[in-house]
Amino acid sequence: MWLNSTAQTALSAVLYIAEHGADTPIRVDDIADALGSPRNYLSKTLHALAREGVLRSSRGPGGGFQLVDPPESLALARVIEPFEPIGDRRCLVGRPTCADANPCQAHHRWSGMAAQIEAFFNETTIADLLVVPVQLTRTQPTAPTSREERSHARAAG
Amino acid sequence: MWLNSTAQTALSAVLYIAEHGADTPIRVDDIADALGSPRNYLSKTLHALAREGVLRSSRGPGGGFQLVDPPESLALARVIEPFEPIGDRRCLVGRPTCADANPCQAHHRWSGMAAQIEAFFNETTIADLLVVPVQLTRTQPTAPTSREERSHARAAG
DNA sequence: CGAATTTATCATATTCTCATGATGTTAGCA
DNA sequence: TGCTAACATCATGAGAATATGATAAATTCG
Repeated sequence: MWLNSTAQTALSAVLYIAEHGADTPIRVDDIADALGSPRNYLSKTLHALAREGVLRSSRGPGGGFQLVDPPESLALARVIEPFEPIGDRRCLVGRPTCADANPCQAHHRWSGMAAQIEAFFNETTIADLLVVPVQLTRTQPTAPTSREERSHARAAG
Repeated sequence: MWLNSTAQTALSAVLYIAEHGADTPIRVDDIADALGSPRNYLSKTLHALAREGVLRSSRGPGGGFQLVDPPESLALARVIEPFEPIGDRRCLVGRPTCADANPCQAHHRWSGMAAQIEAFFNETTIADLLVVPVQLTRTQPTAPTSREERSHARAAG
């Protein structure tokens, strides 16, 4: 997979918190139930995000996890990076040092793609993923989404 | 990593064979030495590529591995797919069923990027990676590479 | 045939990721 | 203080990916 399962869970959990935790902290148990992920492992994962300053945790009754920054300011990269380092992916054949000056054979073909992927994770925010997708049901002639196409329009197909 | 280590090794090995195996088969030992990968595991990996019709193996003196098709006809996807299924990567959060009609939250933002990545692996060939990169040394004012920019030009940065 | 060469495969480690269950720690509240 | 809610952490284990060493099977060539 593009993201290992821990990174996928982290991203899903942050999305869940962003959606449900506007005012109050969200408990690990609720997230675990919603995502179907193991409680303790999820706790560990969220704790790692707290260490990174992405989440804030509080214990005791009424405790749980909250976003530190608003979803608009939270790039996917910050959520994913602790579990799936994005910078390690610049070389297709895994060479530790692979740069323009000392390239592997795939470097010149791959580096552009790698840069695009990196940009996707750096520029897409949690808020971008919260936008409810336009339904195909057509039961409601919903008002035009006016402006909603931002910079990554080309990255959405 | 974008590719697991087995897929990386497979790609490197196929590149090695394409570079050195114009007329004669290449032995596993030579490839293992060149790549610094374990001999038996590499043997198993190459055998899998032989099953897929990417390589042809022959035993006994003078034996080894050869490409079945010319490098121009060998897409990276065919080399990678047996070890790192590319189609499994269309959903960023790993949902088994994630499509336009039943999207995860990230789907609309991610699907375009996923399609580009998939296209990269399907359209880039082993031959594309064999082109010796223009050296930065400038010791020789090498003749212009005339035409060498094909369709993936935008994917190389 | 018989020896040498080379891939194929099997049994077994090793390492890493992911998961589980038990227990510790902190916070709120009566 | 004592109870309960909630996160934190530890010890352990299962399973997959990766690696190793030994052996089998096929091929060439004298």
